[in-house]
Parts: sequence; C-alpha cells; structure tokens
Amino acid sequence: MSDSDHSRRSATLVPMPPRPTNERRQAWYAAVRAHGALTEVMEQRLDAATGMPLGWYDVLVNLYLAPGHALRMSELADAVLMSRSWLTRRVDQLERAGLVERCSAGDDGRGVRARLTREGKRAYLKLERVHSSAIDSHFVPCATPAEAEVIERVMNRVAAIARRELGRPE
Amino acid sequence: MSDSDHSRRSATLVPMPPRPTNERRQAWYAAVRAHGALTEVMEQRLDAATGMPLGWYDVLVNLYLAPGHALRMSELADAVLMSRSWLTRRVDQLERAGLVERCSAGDDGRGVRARLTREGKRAYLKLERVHSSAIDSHFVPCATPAEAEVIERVMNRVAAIARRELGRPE
DNA sequence: CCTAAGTAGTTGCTAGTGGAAACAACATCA
DNA sequence: TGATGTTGTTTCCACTAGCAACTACTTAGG
Repeated sequence: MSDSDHSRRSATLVPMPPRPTNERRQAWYAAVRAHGALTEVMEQRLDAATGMPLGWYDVLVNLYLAPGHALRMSELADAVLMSRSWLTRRVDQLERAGLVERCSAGDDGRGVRARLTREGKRAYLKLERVHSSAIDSHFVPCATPAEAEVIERVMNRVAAIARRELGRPE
Repeated sequence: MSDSDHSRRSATLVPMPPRPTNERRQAWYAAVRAHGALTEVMEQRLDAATGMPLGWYDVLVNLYLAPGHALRMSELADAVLMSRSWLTRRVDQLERAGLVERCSAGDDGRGVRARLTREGKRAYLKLERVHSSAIDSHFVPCATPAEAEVIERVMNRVAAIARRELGRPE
C-alpha cells in the first residue's frame, strides 16, 4: 500500500520521462544490492584465506603496479582518494605487518616513499588471487561476454558523470 | 608489466574459460567504481539538501513501507541486516532528531516498536526525492531501457549467488 | 645568506562506528 | 513456580577517519 503510494508519487511528480525512468531505477538498486553482497563475500574470503582485510587491497594494488613497487606517500594518498593522515596510519599497519617499508625519497629530504617488501609482494599476489577468484566465481558466470560489455560501458558512463560532479573528472 | 603478469597468471591457472574471464572482470571493476562515485554524489546531495546522512535512508525506508509506518526493533534490525545494538543506537539518533518515536508493542511487554513521526514521514519523502533524483540524473540517462534490463537481470543473479554463500538465500 | 612562505608527513585530539558480552525485563513452557 | 529463551539496552572495547597542530624540509625573494 505504501509501496503503491510511492510509485504513484514518482509517476505523478517527476515530470521528465513518465514510465521507463522508474523501471530503470530498479537496475541501479539491483547493482547496489549485488555490490553489497559480493563485497561481503569478498571480505569473508579474504579474511579466511589471508587474514587481511579488504581495506588493504587498494593500497597494495597501487604499490604493486607502481615502478619499483614504491610510491611517494602523497601520490599514494591521491591514488586511493584518501587523506594523508589516513594513509600514514594505513602504512603504519602495513609496516607493522611487514608488507611495506618506508624509505627516503632521494632528492627531496622531506619525502617518504612507501615500498612493498618481498613479503608485501607475496601478500599482494595472494590477495589478488582470492579477489579475482571471488569475481570469477560470483560475477563472471552471471554474465555473458555481451552482457558484461553492456555493464562495463554503462557503468563507465555513470562513473564519469559522477566524478565530474565530484570535481575530479580525470 | 605487472598487469600482464597478472593476466598471464589468470590465463594459466584458472582452468575454466581461457580468455573472456579476464575481460568480464573489467565489467565488475567498472560497477564497483560507479557504485563508489555515485554513492559519494548521493551523500553530498543528501547532506546539502536535507542535512541527513545516507545511513539513515535504509531505516526510514523500511519504516515508511511498513504497515502503520512502524516495526518491532528486531524486525527492523533484520530488515537492514544489522545487529540489535546497532539498531538501538540508530533509533536513538533518529529519536533525538524527532523522526522516530518508540512505543510499546502491545501484547508483548518486552517488545518495542519504532514508529515514524509526522516529521519522520516528511523527512523520508524528502530523502526519497533527493535519492531518486540523483539516480535519475546520474544513472538513468546512462542506460537505455534494454541496457537497464540486462543490468538488473545480471545483478540480481549476482546478488542471489552471493547471498546464498552468505547463508541468507531469501 | 637569510627570512618568509609553502609542502610532506606525522601526531594528538575528537567524534563516530560497530561488535561482543553482560544485563534487565518479560514470555513461554514444563 | 522455576527453567529457559527472547527482546532490547548498555557497557566496554577496538577501530576509523578527519581536522588541526606540529616538525622538518624546500623554495622564492630580498
């Protein structure tokens, strides 16, 4: 009853497209639910297989892909879209875990570079393996190549528009 | 370079599909990025327009759609997939904001029902309007009805498989 | 050279989150 | 009636993340 209230409201108050809008919204809701559920699966699997949290993944990926497996602290902070103090503390954690080490940034005396240790590289590869295999078992079988292409195209458009509004068009 | 390492590894170690797997993964990455960016836009807009955080949305939706705009605390906690202590505190916040009130659950003396106040209903409608309009402006124009249908279908499959693994098949 | 201004990174402080476990009030069943 | 289970709250704890202050360094301008 309140549900039909809701659709009626949408149909009468939103002027632009009368019908298909509301139906297309359902696609976004489905994407949100899928994201939430698969993220939770990912967290469980990563924790079970490696003991590492999903939150470490971003930092490790960026370091692994960087030349020399190292980045300046501020570059790394920008790459993961987080504040400097956030990054300082996350690198503290990774350093305590033996996955990352800090070293000086050569010419600039105040710079610090975070670099993956040998263990850090191994940890990243393990994380990446679990991460990919979760996608392979939970997402890939749900989409044909053609469907995946549609999703990739649409979602890239969505991200581009949203990032433009957020002031980082890239 | 390390990226090609990665594809090579996937191609050799994963037995099932040799090529399209890695390409279909890109679709999931795009969906994750889109989800993150649009969620951030949503938070900004909700805060600007209503001063309320996105975290309130789930609870208010569930209350609004419930008969009498009210639910038992434990039903509400189950509906939003959170713990009871979490729900207690969130309802505390909403009560302090005047959007929700607690009342007794009639027959069961230990039960508590959370119910939307008149202000709570108005707040929900405002939140819903901003929420929907963000989707209408950032997602709907990015997808044709046919594309939206593909996304909805695939993402529903993904969510179903993930929820099954999480032990709540629904 | 020396000072002023700016930048890189860290740290203290604060507010907030969320789970686990203990708890009080009540229900149900023997 | 007592034993057991349930409901919701509370306490405690660990963790998160931003802001602002701070140190150490660089760069620009006199």
